[in-house]
This record gives sequence, C-alpha cells and structure tokens, in this order.
Amino acid sequence: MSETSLQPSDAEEPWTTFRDFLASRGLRVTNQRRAILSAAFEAAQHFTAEDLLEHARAIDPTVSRATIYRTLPILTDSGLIREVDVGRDYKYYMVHRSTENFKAQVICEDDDSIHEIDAPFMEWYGKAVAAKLGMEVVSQRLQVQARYRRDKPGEDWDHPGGQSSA
Amino acid sequence: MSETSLQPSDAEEPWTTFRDFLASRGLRVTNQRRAILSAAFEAAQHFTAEDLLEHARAIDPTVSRATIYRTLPILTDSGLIREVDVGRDYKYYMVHRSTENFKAQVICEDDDSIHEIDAPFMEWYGKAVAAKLGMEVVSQRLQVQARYRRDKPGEDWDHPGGQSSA
DNA sequence: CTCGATGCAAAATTTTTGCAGTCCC
DNA sequence: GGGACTGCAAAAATTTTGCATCGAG
Repeated sequence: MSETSLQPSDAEEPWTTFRDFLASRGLRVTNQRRAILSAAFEAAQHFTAEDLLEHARAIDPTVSRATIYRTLPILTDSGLIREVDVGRDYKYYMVHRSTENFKAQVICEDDDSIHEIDAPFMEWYGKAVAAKLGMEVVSQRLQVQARYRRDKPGEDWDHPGGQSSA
Repeated sequence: MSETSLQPSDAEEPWTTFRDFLASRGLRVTNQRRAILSAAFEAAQHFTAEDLLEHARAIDPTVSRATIYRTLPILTDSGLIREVDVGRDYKYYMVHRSTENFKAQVICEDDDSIHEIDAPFMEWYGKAVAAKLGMEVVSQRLQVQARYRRDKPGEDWDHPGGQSSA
C-alpha cells in the first residue's frame, strides 16, 4: 500500500497531532514533551521507557526518567504511541504509524524486529467475534512470533536503515 | 478447595504431562511443584505470580514466592502454561487448554476475563504472512480487547462458574 | 501571576538471587 | 548420600510518587 515511509513532512505530522491533543486536554507544551515525542518517532522499532529516556536526553538533556513515565501515558492516549509486548520483559512501546488499516505484527525472535503487515479483514473478524459475545471491540492485534530462515540482520535504534512494510 | 472440582480426569492429565516433562529434564517431583501445578489448573482465568502463590499455598502452605517464580518458567517450557498480556501490568499466565486449534483471545476490559474462540484460519494466515517475509512461525495470537455492551459480570478465581469457549 | 510540569530522590512493585537447610531419587 | 529444591531475606529492576522549583500560557 502507499507507504510514505520516511519524508521530511513525517516529522511534522506527529507533532501537530500531539500539540492539538495537548491543547484539547488543557495540557501544556514543554520542551521535554517535544523531545520525548521526537525521540519516539526517531525509533525504527519498539522501545522501552529506558530506551526512550536515553534518546530523549540526546535531544534535551533535562528530560528525566519521571517525565518519561509521566509522558508515556499521554502519548498512548493520544494514539501516537502504542504498547506492544514483544519479549517477556518490560513494557515496550512503538509509534502508531497508521490508524487506518489494521496491521498484523510479525515479531522476529532473532532480532526482535517488528514487521507490520496490512491485514484488513482481520479487523472484520475481530468485530464479528466480539459481536458474537455481545461485546464491542476496543482494539485488537494479531501478533506472529517468527524467526528468519536465513540470517537477515535486523535494524534497531542505533542501526539506521531498518524499515519493514511488506 | 477440592482438587477434582471440575472433572476427575482433568486433574490427571496435566499432572501426568508435567511429571513426564520433569523426568525428561532430570528435574525432581516435589510437593511444591505439584501444588503449584494444581493451583494453576484450578484457575478459571488468567493469573499473576502472586495469585498463583496464594492459591498454591492454600494447597501446600510451604510454597514460597521464590519457588513460584522458579516454577513458572518450567511450566511454560512444558507447554502447560502460557504467558499472556492482558492489562498493562505484571505478567499474566494461563493454562494452555488446547494445543490443537488456534484460538483468538477476546479480552474483556470490564472484568479482565478472557474468552477463547476457535480461529483456525487465523493460523493459516499467520503462516502465509511469515512465509512472505522468509520466516517461519513460532507462535501467534489474535487478541481482541473488547467490552461488554451490557453488564455481564465476569468470573475469576474466586467466582466459580465462569467458562468461555465459543 | 497561576497552576501545571519537571527533576530528584525515596518509595512501591514485581522478579531474581545467595545461602543454608531439606528432601527427592 | 548426593545434589537438586526450597524458604527466607536481601538485592535487582522497573515504575510511581512527594515535594520544592520552574516555566508555559
């Protein structure tokens, strides 16, 4: 599908969205929040609170761990960031690239990279299942844990270039 | 509580499996491990390590928190227990009822109950997607977070009666 | 100015680990 | 009897919170 993966304008959109969201909640725009947002969107893959702290500090050294933890819920509420559970450890987050299409996540166990695949009918399926139980869908995800058959190295924060959208 | 509360044979099978698994690994059979296994299978829903400790102690008061944490990995390795991520807190585990069919999990946000629904074609889909990426599936899950439209109370450990398998 | 936001550090939670005693095989 | 297993308690690791100060609007 049309994937405007990395374009200068991409850095604008999240910020606009975030700024509007803050305004709508009567929250304030601060340098720390801006730095945290930027750091999150610089991440090629999922990240932990600690990862985010490190990268946000690279942008604004005054960012503290407490602020990271206080900002993360705001970001998830805004829909810009999403929680995911990759490994079995801490909490992981990742940028919510598209709100439009439902994506299946293929999580590579070799390098923990995440590939997002369009799976539109999946969304329909979830709704049907929930409806059968008399419920309504809040969110859903299809996660496939898999591993490469050949050694294709994955890209993380520190290894730019990694992009995955089949 | 009583051991064979649900079905007489149900209490046997997991234990046989577990015993064999322990033997295959050269691990020993202890009262604590037996109590922990029983407690896990008494759970109607998912549970945390702390929940498991409480219920295991009801069976064998000598069970310690450390042993719970040391046994949990063994249980997951054996395939009898499975990790799930329901809310956003601690680790949750639940009994791995069926290895046969792929199940979609409908997680109710109102009461955190989990309904497992057969979704066989989902498995096929995951395999296809992974194959397209040159990977092979290790495991997969479809989780649907939903909420009731009417207040249908959920069943937890202490509230027997809750069963869900559509 | 006003009140939200932040940093720091202490606290709260969940999970892990060292050690000495216990008990399965 | 040997070595795995356990309980206890201290330690780690992650996330939360109180308080004084700072800064956005």
